[in-house]
Amino acid sequence: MAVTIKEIAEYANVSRGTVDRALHGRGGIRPEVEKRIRAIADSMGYKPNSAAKALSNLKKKLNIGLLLPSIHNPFFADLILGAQEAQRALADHGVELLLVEMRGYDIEEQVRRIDWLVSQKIDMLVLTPFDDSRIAEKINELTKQGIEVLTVNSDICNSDRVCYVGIDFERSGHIAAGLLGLINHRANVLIVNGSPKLMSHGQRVRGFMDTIQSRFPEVRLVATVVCNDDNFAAYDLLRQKLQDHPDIDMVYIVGEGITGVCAAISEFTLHQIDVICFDDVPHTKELFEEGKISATICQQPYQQGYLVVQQCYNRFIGSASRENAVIELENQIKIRESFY
Amino acid sequence: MAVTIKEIAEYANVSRGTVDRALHGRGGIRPEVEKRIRAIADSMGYKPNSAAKALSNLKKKLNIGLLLPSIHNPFFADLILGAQEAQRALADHGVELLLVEMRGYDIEEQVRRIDWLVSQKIDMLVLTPFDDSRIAEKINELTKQGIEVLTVNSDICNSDRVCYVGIDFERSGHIAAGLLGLINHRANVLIVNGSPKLMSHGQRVRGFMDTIQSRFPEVRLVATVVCNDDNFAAYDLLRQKLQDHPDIDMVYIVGEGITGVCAAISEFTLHQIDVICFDDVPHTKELFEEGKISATICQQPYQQGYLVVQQCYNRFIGSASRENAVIELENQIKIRESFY
DNA sequence: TTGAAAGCGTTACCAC
DNA sequence: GTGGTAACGCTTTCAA
Repeated sequence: MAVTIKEIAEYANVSRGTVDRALHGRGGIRPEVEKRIRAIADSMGYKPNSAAKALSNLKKKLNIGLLLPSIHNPFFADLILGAQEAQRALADHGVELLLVEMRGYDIEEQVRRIDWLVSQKIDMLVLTPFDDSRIAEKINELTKQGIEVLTVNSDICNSDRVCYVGIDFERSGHIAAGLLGLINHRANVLIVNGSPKLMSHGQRVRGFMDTIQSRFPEVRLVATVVCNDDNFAAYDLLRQKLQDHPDIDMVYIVGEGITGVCAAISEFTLHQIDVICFDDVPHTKELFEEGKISATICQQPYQQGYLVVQQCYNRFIGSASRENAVIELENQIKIRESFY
Repeated sequence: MAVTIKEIAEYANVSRGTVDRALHGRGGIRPEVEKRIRAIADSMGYKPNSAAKALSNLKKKLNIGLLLPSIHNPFFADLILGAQEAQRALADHGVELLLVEMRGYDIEEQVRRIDWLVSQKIDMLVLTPFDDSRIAEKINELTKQGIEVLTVNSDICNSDRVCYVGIDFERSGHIAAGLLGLINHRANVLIVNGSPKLMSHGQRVRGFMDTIQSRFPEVRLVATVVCNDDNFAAYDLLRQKLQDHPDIDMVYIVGEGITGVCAAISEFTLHQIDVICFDDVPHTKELFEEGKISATICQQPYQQGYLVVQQCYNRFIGSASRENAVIELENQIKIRESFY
């Protein structure tokens, strides 16, 4: 049986309360006593028992605010499912989840939603932040108030967020380029960028370019267009580019707009064009089945949601280190046969 | 606050002990009382509190036996790491792990190791079984003794094993074929089979053939060889086949023998040959770096180990359903850029 | 067949 | 600053 607080107390000739205070640095204890108890606990190899901790902490509720730009963005559906599943698993440990969804990329809107969540007395905030200094300042303000902030799916610079859960987007780009190389290392590529405002999209393009340049010198970049994550825009842009450059035989899509791209390809070309894109949303499977996309690179949204909620709880009960943490998930390549 | 046994007891005008007996079917209770209490618990939406359960069960130790054919098979290293990590996470819930490693595919040897583990008083057994009726019988015998058996990484037919944790090997084959199609849908393929004794290898070959036939009619199967998971055998076989069939431009390897195959390719051909293989072992990264393999399909060994131990614990404390369960992990495609 | 009570290890609170 | 003690929800044991 593992060593307990009670045993430490007996050995040190103090009460359990004193040991508790010493081990958790709660103050109200003579420094020398604290040191002595800490030393004893160390030497006995004390490890707090998580079950007992959880039971004892039951009374405390943990209210987690979750703020996502998920409206009209099907990617987030799985992330939400994961978060909800984690909440359910931790419900009998007192974890509650307050989800707020928003639409689009309006900075001020995000600030307002954060304020609203804070007014609902949340203990921690999880969000997919826009990469803007106003959001960073807001995060720092919350941290000062004692509300820890975690980012999920996308990170933000210069803020006091305590944890990021998500993938390495540059690597996403590297992998996309690697796939391109496998499929056709002499491709004529059109890059369709979603939203240049999003850090993640920029990273995916940069990573892609890096690998193309260093490993596939025969690849030709025909053009780069920006569709603002819009299928109609993507369709129009593709029509034009396909007509101007009939030699395009590969399209790399970062972000939304995939169905628009595929529709244009079907309509305006006869030859095979390989499409490499990201994420697994409701349309993806169908597009694979119709042979319209060749590969997609996924970022495990369900796990992202699950892990970030779990991480909140771990920090809450103090079983996660107090340090800043980055929980990095793996990019997952999927092809048609991953689904059938 | 969630509803507790105490509340149910008060509402039903019985003691907590009675409620406990009723809810867990421990017997020694009037059937009508049991029914009434069950109904009340249901109507109140009772959910046992996992933390309390864990704390109360602390005294009970759970000894898990883990038997793997892992000697000289680097694939299992990560699986073992995952199992050990899960054990560590559950150590303060009383979970112990007894690992026995064996080498090769000797049925009787596996039976003997199982017997030895049983003699060590394990409560549950996790193993990667050989697909043989003698092993199935052994499993059924243990089940009768009250030792639940779980399979990991590979499954077995006609046995009472309560859970399988692993991947769908036929899908592995489908995915391999899909990758082949992306890389070169007019390939001349050599199939290198590891060990025909292993169910998983057979499934990977079958799945591959299925997809090739249905989706890539232009692919030509040059030959199939069996290397018995041996690099030297693989090397010799490859040398011969490459000389007999200089048009081979794709090799599909199921199981071990990859370094042997790659060595032969480097020595005996000048043109590009794409290699598709399985798993991520120490050599894999290097082979990618040298451009000798194009893609590998991984089966998340770490997760397999972690999840199977977790599943043991869940069954032990009764939070997993009593049904047979299959926990299926996803096949993960990795290419060079997944590593760099 | 049932009830009462003693744990499990930790935290929190109230005395001193 | 400290010690004592009552929770937290569940299981188990011993009486009745």
